[in-house]
Amino acid sequence: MKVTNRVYCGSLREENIGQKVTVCGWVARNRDLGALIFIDVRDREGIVQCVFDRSVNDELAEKAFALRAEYTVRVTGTVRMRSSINDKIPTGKIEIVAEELEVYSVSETPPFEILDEVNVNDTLRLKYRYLDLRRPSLQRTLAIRHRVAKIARDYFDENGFFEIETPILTKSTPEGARDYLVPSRVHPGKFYALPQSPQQYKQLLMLAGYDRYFQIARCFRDEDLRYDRQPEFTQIDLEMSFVDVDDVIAMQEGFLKRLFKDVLNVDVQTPFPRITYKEAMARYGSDKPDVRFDMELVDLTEATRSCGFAVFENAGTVQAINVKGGGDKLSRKEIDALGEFVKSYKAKGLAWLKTTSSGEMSSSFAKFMTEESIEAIKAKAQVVPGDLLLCVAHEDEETAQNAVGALRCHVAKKMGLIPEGVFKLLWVVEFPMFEYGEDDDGNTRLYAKHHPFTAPMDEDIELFDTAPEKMRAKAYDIVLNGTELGGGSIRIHRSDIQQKMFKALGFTAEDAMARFGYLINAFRYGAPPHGGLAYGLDRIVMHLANTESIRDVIAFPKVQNASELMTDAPDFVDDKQLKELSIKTDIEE
RNA sequence: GGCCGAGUAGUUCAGUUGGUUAGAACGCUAGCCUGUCACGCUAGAGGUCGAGGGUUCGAGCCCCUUCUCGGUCGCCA
Repeated sequence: MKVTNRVYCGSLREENIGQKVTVCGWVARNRDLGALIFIDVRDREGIVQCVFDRSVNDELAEKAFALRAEYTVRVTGTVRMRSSINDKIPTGKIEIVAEELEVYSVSETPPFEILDEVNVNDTLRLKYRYLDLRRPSLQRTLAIRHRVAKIARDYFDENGFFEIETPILTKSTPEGARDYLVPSRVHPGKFYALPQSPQQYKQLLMLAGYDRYFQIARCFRDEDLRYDRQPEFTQIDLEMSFVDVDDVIAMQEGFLKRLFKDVLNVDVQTPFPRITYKEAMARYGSDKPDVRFDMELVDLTEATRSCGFAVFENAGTVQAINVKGGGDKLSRKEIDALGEFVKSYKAKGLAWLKTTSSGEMSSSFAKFMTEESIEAIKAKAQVVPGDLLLCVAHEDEETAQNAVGALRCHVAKKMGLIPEGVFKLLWVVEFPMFEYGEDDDGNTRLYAKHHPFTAPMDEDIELFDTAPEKMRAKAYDIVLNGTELGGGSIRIHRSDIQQKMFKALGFTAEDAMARFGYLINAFRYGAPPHGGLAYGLDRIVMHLANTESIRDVIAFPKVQNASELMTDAPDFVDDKQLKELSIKTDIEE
């Protein structure tokens, strides 16, 4: 049997008046006035009011009287103008005069009401995710997610990209995030790894001559979760051959411009500003700066070189922000809390100088200094009465910048300096090739900041042998409002440079072959210059839908300990399954 | 792994210095009501105060342990 003339509840408008329609959905609310019963029916697109009149059809009204929240129903009837308009909802001018009512299924009272405005504990929401997903806000968000994927497919198709799938069962790679492993039944003791990204496969596709590739790719990283990070997430992944940095960037600006226009009807100006990594750290204390507000970092290292305050004088660097008006607005107690805040970013403490419009001044360090030194600091940071100067001294410049950068965002949020509805896109370019890190034995060595296939800037290649730590990469991140939306690089396509790269990372030729042999071999057969980028699809949707958590843009997300509350995954498996996989676990029951 | 926060009715929360029978709102159940739209009115049901232990004449409240969830740092090539 066919349900004829079915329309979406939320799609009905004045122009449908007089039409006989059928809507199918869930009972959102019932308002029983005695002889008159109103039922709001909800589906994916919204709600519509259905009216049952006892004086017209008592039998039908009696059926409506029995309806409860979340019953699944079909209502057939005629659309008419309401006698009193509800201008709060899109369907508020019309209603359906019910002629038929079919109850497909009844519902127990749900554990929470299916309303956007009802605030419910996340644990409960996720346990009953199928009910949570009925909420209009989540339905809207997943609709936006669909739009983003659709626009990506359209745009990259129009620009000659092929969508090509790459394996989910792959080989574990050293460095980078922890892998999720999948045991092999037919190779006892061996494991597949789930991909952290399709990086090597897409490079191989470039070698194979598919010179423009993209994929909406699921990626897996076994690391701790954050509000914007899930263990499995989705990338819009792409790669292009015969390109350099500007080609990739121009292609992305076209995509992002389209995305903002089609989803939000927002015009973003291209080309986006570009800022080098070094400048981003110096001005904003972050490699993903939020430039919706100012409060740039002030380098007080020189101004405090002989100020008399040992903490400043003996530090390698003194970084500060001048919080305009902060001296008037923030109390001593609040400033102390900021001190605790920066300590979590490895700062040893927070030095401060507070002024008020009425001319008072207090400070954690002024008593150690001469009047001239204080004035020099105030001049450098352009402190005027009412301002609050916050300083971090540290032996390492990046650590100080990072702490003050985090403080900058924290204070801006606290003081309401961040404008709503503004989208500031920018490129951060010229990332360092390497960073120092500790290996498993606690020894310091160079690690690739991006990944070991990232090409160095042409003018820095000669530094491989002399000062690799100073090398800059052809790597770029696209940043929106302080979030890294995506990142990529031009890759190394010359084997001599690749070998220098491995050498700098401390890999022997044998190590490199064991780990990346298939890629190194492939590069022997004619490699095109190539590069690409991957977006975090989830993060893009977070911004477009203006949600606070990545969980709100994923249909079935995981919680902080990487479990899924609805299914209780991960879970123990039968001994039989383990035996087939030749696996013995070593845990206390 | 470290640090911070939360856990009381189906839900969101309040609960004073440790003191009578643990409250409110929404939801739920029943009744009344013809223009509601977060309908209204009346009545009612609903609690292992996350769990375990301790202090006390007496614990929702204090102490210890533990579990769960969130945030954050480390981590995330």
